[in-house]
Formats: sequence, structure tokens, C-alpha cells
Amino acid sequence: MRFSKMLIPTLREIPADAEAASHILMLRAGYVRQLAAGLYIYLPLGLRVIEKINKIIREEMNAIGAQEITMPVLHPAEIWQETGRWFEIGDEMFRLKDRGGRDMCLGMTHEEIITWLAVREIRSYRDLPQIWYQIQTKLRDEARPKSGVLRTREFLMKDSYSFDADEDGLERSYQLHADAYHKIFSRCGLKFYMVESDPGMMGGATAHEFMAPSQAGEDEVVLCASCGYAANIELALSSPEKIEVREWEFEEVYTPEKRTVEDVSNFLKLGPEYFIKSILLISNEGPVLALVRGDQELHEKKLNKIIGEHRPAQKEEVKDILGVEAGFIGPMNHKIRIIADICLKEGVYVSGANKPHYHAKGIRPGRNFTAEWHDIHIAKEGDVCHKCNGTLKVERVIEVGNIFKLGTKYSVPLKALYLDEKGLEKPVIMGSYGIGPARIAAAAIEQNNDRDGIIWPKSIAPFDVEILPLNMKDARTKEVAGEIYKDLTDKGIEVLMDDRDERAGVKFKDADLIGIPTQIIIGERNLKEGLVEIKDRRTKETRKVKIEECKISL
RNA sequence: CGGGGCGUAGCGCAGCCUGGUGUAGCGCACCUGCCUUGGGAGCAGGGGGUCGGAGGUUCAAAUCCUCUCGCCCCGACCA
Repeated sequence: MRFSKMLIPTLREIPADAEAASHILMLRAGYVRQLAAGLYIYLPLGLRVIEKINKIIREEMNAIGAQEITMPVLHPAEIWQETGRWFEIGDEMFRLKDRGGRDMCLGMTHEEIITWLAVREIRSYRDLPQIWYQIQTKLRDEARPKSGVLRTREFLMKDSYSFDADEDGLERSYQLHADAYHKIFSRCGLKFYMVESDPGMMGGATAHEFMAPSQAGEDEVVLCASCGYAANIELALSSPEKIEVREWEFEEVYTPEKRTVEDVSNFLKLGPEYFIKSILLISNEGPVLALVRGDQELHEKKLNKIIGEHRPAQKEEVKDILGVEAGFIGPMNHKIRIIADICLKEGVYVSGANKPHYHAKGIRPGRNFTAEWHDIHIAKEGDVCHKCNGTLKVERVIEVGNIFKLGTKYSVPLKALYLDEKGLEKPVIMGSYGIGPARIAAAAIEQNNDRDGIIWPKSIAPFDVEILPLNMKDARTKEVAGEIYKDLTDKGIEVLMDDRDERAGVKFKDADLIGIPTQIIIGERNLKEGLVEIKDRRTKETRKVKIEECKISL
């Protein structure tokens, strides 16, 4: 392609409302334009990248026997009502009515629709297993679209669904996807981790996410370098660092106006890890006291799984329920349910004395209070791996893919049944698997850029090579550029030629910004010796080669 | 939905606090001509704005007040 004939509107300055590197660079390098919050137009270069990614996805999906189909974006409400999600999902679903007044919605995912299809087309165990996929637009009315293409209201997703006769079959389909995903993300040049994740409302027991490390990400993962444990921080287990046990006898200490762990810790000159933080919460079944070590944070989501929906108690409620004002609460002598973090099970601690302006020292779990023991703290950098005693690392990541074991969550309500060998009717066992191509592109940029612009992995770059004829007014330059362009193109190499009548500096800047991995620089100086330069975008290294060797050297 | 910020030419911004400087300004981009061609050149000339929108205060509003719409960031949410 010729640059002069292509819409590549590069920007010199950083757009005011972009912050993430990928967002800034996609705008500056002319890959995308924003229509409205969370809605993007892909320009020619952007589209080429997405299609490169989609091609890789298709190849790997087809390789595991998945079959591509395509489903509508507009869905009738009835089917979503049958699974209950029409009612469970709130404002995030775009809803509308058709001219007949029927409720409709825009597809945020396609479990319902694919299951509708399975209901009709799968009848016998002989029809199983099946993997069907599509690369389709999804619409979600996100509360807060952000970071350019990383979180949008309309986006492309590769979603696949597996149908199996039993759990073993599902395990095989799940594994096939995990393997295919590894290949896809590797081929796209991403650094990534596969981590345990919370199945959430997708249902089912097992789920994993594919996470590309980047500061621009919205998630955090916990990683153990020694045993390979990897989990989303939403469910990651860990053991806080062990502390030396102090053999204090129980005593009450006067701590005037010292209410926070920090205050008391400074006042008593004792590290926060020797404190028990007591937090009163109100669940649907009444008040619950949650206990974590003073240097730890309570993990709301973990607690949610134990006590259900809850909210923090108000100051007056603390006094009413525990008989003491907030700041001096301790775990002793309460009749309400107490959930304590496992790391408190051993040791001797300091906590509120349930008495204004007093804390109690020498509190022993088991003796001074009892509790239900659970992991309810947020794992953090430096914690001990609960599997191997290694040291944990926490990293910020972009979710680029996920895989879920759904089981019968959709096949039962929608009656996707098959007849087994004995003629018994059974629900199909399902899995659901997603990949966001735009997130792959954005993550690739986040992981591969420098001061000058994007550095695409070769596999997903919009072009393989960019030719820079530095002076288009020079006949020899033009001639050689034309020859090399034709040569490479004939060999099947995708070439962008900057044939604009621009000064050399402009072409260099734009080429670095756009980030095509290899540049061929054609300047009059080198041409006199029959040479052109080949430059690697990543390393900036150049080497001079003879014109005729140009294609061989790539 | 809660908190914060911002809407002035295609892009980036100044002007607003303290209303009035005459035709609303600067840089880049754009158009014409000359010149130039190895890291976003130079000179000369030129086009482009209902100052997000509506209402109000005032002799006078980009500037003050009210409402409203949009965008970004933090948080909540995220199938």
C-alpha cells in the first residue's frame, strides 16, 4: 500500500483525553478515532491489526476442531428471561423494543443464543462433542468505559462454546481451549499468565483468565515464582508473613483517643501486625464481626462468599450492637457471628478492649475469643504462597481472555438435552470461552512501545515492512523504492511505502510512531554506493545492504 | 451512581479569577507561492470560530449566575 493513498492521520501532539499509553498511541498513530465514550472507529491501520489478530484466533480455533458461525447482535428478550439473566443483569444490558412492542436486547454475550441453537441441533450423544465459535460484536452499557480500546461499550469478541456429554468431555474441551489460548497469545507476541479466576455470575466451578501484564490493566494477579501458583487477586489465597509470637499476659491498656490501628500502633510502639482489626458489618442475616491482622486489608469479595451481601455498620450501630464506640472494639465476649482471617489462628495480639479508650493486650485466639476461620485478607506482595511457601508477587494485568466451565447452567433452563447410549435424556455440559481482539492489540502496545511510538510484534503489525524513500523528488530514489516495493509485494510481504512528498524527518517520525517492525530507508547518499538501509524498529539498529539483496536480507 | 477535572478553529492550548484593548488570540496542521529534502525546515501571503447548548444578570458576557449536554480521571459496578 502507498501511504499517500491511505488514511493514516498521525497526530503530533498527545490528545487531551487520552491517558493510557495504548490509547495515546492508537490515536496519535492514526489507528482509531473515538466517536463517543466507549465507541471507537477503526481506521485502516487499526483494522489491519484486528484482522491479523482474528486470523491467528481463527487458525488456532479451527485447529482444535471449533467451527465458526455467526449469531445476531439483536436478541429477543424471551430467551434471556428463560435463563433469568434478563432480570439479574441491570443497566449494563442495552434494552429496546421492536415496532411490535416486543422486548429486545443487544447481545452482551451469547450463551443464551448458542444454547437455543444447541437445543435444536444436538439430539444424540453421537452429535457430541461440539465447539462453535464466532467473532462478533458485543454491546455492554459499561458504567465507565476507559483507557481507549481497553474497556468499551461496543467491542469485538471471539466467543466459543463447547458442548459435551459429560464432565470428562468438558474437561477435554476446556483443556483444548486453554492450549489454543496459549498458542494465540504467544503468537500475538504477548507476555501473559493463565490464572485462576472467579467464575462469578457465569456460573460453574472452574474458570481461568489470560492476563497480560501492564500498568494500564484493571486487574491484579498473585503469582508464585517457585510453584507457579497464579490467581486473580479476587480469589488468591496467601499467608501473611509469619510474626514472632509475644507471650503477653492479658491486660487492659489505657489508650486515650487512639482509635485506628496506626494510632495505637504508634502509641504503644508496636508493629501493626500485632493488632487485630475488628470490623463490624451488617449482612442480611444480621451483624457480623470480621477480624483481620492489623497489617492486612479485609477482602470484601472473599467475605461476600461467606456471609453474602453486606455493608459496613454505621457508628451508632457499632455502639448499639457491641456496646462500645468504634475504635475500641475487640473480638472478646460478643454473641454475634465472628469471621476471622486464618492468620490470626495462632499468636498473641492487641485489640480494642470493648471499653472506651482502652485496648487489650495478650489476646489469644481460642482462649479469649472464638471465630469461624477463613482466608478473608487481600493477598499482597511478599505474602507466603499457601501451596509451597514461596514468596508471592502481585502484578497489574489486562484481561485478554477467559475460559469458564459452565456445566448445565444454561442447558438445564433452556432444555438443551441429548439422548445417551442408553436412551436416557441428559443435559448437555457446556463451557464458554472468550477473547477480546482489541484488548490483545492494546496490550501489545502497552507491552511494546518506546518514546517514539508503537513497536508491533511482527505477527500482528499492520504491515511487515515500511519503505521510506527519503526524497520523492529524486528520480533514482523513486525508482529503487518502486523496485523494492514490487519485489517484496510479489513475495507476499505486506509493504507500506511512504511515497508522500514529505521531508525525511517527517517520514522517520511517522514510521517510528506507526511501529511497523522493519523499515527500509532509501536515501540518495547510500544509493550512490548502491546501498539501502534496513532498520529494526525495536532495536533501532540499521544495516546497509545492496539494493538487490534487500529482499533476501529481511 | 458518588468524588474530581475539562469543553474556545482539525489537534494542542492562552484568555475567564477582576465583564469593555477596537475584527477572540497563539503554536501545529491546512491552502497558494518561493525555497528545502537523513530525524516533525524556512520565508511570504491566506482560509477556518454560532467560545458545548439553553436561559438569566448587565448598557455590554468566552468571562458572572442557573439549568443542561458531552468527554476524561478516581471509586462503586463489570456475565
